[in-house]
Amino acid sequence: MQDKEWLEELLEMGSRDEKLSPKQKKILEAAVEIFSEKGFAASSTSEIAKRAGVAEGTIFRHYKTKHDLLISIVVPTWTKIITPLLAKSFVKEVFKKNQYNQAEDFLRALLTNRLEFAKKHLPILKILLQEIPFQEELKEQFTSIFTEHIYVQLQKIIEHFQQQGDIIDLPSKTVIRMILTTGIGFILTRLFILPDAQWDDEQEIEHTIQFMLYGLSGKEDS
Amino acid sequence: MQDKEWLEELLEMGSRDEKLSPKQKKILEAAVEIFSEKGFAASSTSEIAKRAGVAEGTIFRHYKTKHDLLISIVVPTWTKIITPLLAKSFVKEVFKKNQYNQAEDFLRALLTNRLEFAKKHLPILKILLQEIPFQEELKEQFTSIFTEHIYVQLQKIIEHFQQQGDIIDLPSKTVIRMILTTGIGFILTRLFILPDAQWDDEQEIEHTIQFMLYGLSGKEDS
Amino acid sequence: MQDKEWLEELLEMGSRDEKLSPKQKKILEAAVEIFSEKGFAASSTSEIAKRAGVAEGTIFRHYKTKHDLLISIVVPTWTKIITPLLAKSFVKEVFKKNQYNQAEDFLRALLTNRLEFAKKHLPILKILLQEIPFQEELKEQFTSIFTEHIYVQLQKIIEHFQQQGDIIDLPSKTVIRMILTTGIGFILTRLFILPDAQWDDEQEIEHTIQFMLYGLSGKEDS
Amino acid sequence: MQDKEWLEELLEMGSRDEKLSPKQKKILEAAVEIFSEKGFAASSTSEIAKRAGVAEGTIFRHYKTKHDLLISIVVPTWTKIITPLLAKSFVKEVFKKNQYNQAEDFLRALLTNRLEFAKKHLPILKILLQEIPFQEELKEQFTSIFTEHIYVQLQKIIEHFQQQGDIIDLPSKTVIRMILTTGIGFILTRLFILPDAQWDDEQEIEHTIQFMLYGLSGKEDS
DNA sequence: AATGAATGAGTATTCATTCAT
DNA sequence: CATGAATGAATACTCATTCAT
Repeated sequence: MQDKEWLEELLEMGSRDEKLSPKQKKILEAAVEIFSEKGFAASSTSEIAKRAGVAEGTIFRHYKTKHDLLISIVVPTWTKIITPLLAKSFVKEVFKKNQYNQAEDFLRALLTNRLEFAKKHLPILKILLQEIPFQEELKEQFTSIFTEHIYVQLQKIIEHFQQQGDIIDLPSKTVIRMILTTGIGFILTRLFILPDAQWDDEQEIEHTIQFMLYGLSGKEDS
Repeated sequence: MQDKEWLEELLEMGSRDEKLSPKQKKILEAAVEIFSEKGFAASSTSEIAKRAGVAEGTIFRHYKTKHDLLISIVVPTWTKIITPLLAKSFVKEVFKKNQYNQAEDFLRALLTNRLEFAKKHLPILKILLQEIPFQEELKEQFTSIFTEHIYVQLQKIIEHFQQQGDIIDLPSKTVIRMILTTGIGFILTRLFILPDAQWDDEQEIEHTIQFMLYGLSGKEDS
Repeated sequence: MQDKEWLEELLEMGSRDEKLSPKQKKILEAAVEIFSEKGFAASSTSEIAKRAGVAEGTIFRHYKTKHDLLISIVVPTWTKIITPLLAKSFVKEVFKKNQYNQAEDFLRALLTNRLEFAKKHLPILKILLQEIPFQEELKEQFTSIFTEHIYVQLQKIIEHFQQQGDIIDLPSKTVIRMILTTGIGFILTRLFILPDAQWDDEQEIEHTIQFMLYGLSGKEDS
Repeated sequence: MQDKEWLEELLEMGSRDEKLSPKQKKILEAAVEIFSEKGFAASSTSEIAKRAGVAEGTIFRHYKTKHDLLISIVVPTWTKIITPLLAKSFVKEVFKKNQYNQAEDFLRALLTNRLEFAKKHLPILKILLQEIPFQEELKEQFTSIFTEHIYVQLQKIIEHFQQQGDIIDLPSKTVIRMILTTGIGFILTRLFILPDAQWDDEQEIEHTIQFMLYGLSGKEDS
């Protein structure tokens, strides 16, 4: 069964919160809460200090500016977001030829895993989503993460599936867009847009996978 | 050729900006620019006044509060967003049975039209997107617009296509999600996430439509 | 009965509101209301305009400044306040010698009449009272009215009563202070400090007069 | 001679300004000055900050709002105003029967002491006087202080004097009004209305006491 | 005469940040 | 390390007053 070993790699890797003093932890927690509740610009450091139970000055001992605090929260999240794609055995596994249902398994693993991840890190992801358009720094980080990791990894995988005939021969750029759009669209709808609707996650994931597979199979009722 | 009349209805309806004094127009324009550049909370009324070329007090003669100004910008946009679905002949046309390629035409018309719309109203849509999570008022408006107009209209249409056998028999809720997610995902990627990439809009729209149609056809390579 | 003629003189003299346009009247009424409710400094011209049902600009067509409006309200009141002392027959009458109970009648007439007056002009008097300490102009007007009219008239009368032996031989300055303090103190208590207590005005006036008369008689239990 | 001990109790009790930082003290001093010069509403926090020699923000670190600052100034004054009536030995002493000139001594002590007090706290008393009509909070405090302390204490004393036959048998409510009106009237005239006149305080106090005593003796020249 | 849009200085209050303790 | 008093620039909003219509 070690042929499923790569699935395990999808799990969180080193989520080492490093050595943060308890006060520093409290500050980060409070900041995440408040930033995600009211948005970065509308949050005040004094409120964060109050909720963290520290003095106003303490925040600035650890983070030079409010903007610094935001970055400190958000940056370590990038790695976590793309964790599965960084797993050593991940790509290798996908490339084992002639596996039945390989594309399907891949999508299911990815979607399931990232949904769980998003559930766990909801507030930070909300902050990220909200602030990327306004913080040049984050925008650049996003671009480099996307092009250097997400895009190249997915491209390899997609092209592999295309060679296997699992996926239609569209430009990989387009295929990647479809997959990400559908996957992220599901997660966003599930967690941000209609979190209160009644969801059967397992079933909805299956529908979504089928939608992607059919959509990319390039064959219609003949 | 009047069987394509409904397509024309997709075009903007009355976008009368009502009777705004020139100063008021300047204020709105400046506000839209600045809100979309820095976000609502990070925008200052003094900067808006400066860019609009009016005194700061003038803003508050027309809009009681900064929040009021935001609402005044954003609310009239709701109607414009759902304009096509409100068109009288729109649904009627879709329901004419036995039309070949009907679902495809529907998706193409919708996607093309809403992309054009989004291109024209980029900054306001950005504001809307950014502020819905933080402005209770906007959240409520979104919910009611979605459930009362978008969802019900699309549901009728989807069920019609399902009866015709064009679309697989999944819950209409799920089908609507796929279509919206894919369509909106395309528009967002095109205009917000990677606006600077090289896009062949026409072709990309065709790919997207094929993706949706195959994805919802329920048939795979046989 | 013409020996009581002077009493009638105590009544309002020319309360000619001059020729004020209806809008002007509305403005004055609104200003009096609002100034007395919130104080001059805390009242805004825009609120006055709103309550008067006129445009903001209209106020400034009639009164150069907000301060001007205050003065226009308050100045004509000075004359009304000292009306009784200005009555031609008033002093003459008091000087008719050998009238029994003359001092008592004088005090009763004065007190009754000024209480009625104060009841009728409560809001304006409140404004006057509140603003004298802060408006140099009003302070000066008060001083000149007091020294030129109130003080001199009362002095004559008091000295007359002293010569008749009705009143003790204290400095008239002191006697005037006692009378005014007691009289005004009664009116203020009655109308401003404890307006909601149950008052039997007639009886309370009698007590007050007796208090002044005994107090100034210079005789104690012997 | 400990029979005059209660007189000493009339003196200020604990006027501990608590532990105020020097900046806080400066702020309070400046605020008292400016509020009493121009009135609360017409005073600006920026002017207070300037005169106190602190940054404007510093005011709001110590007092949440401008209104808060007013209250912080004015509230501790209530206790000081009624200090003599709170003195333990005060009432006891008054009640020692058969003392010659007891009522007279009482009035003299009260008047002298409160005049000194008013001289020392002129500006705060001016603020209090001016703002009671506009600050609901102060109005309520005044009412409760008056009914719970001033009125009840004076009533006991007045009724005691009435039983001794020192004072006429009018309703105590009325007697209290006469005494307060005359006393406060004297202090106001002395300090607020004609502060620049030439006053022989000792003599004027004696006249005022005689006026009250005669006025309340209920006996006239027979 | 009357309007009300426009002004810009002024308002109370908040903010991120500094620094002496 | 941590505090919290202090800062002063910035904020949203109000105001008395002007002026073209």
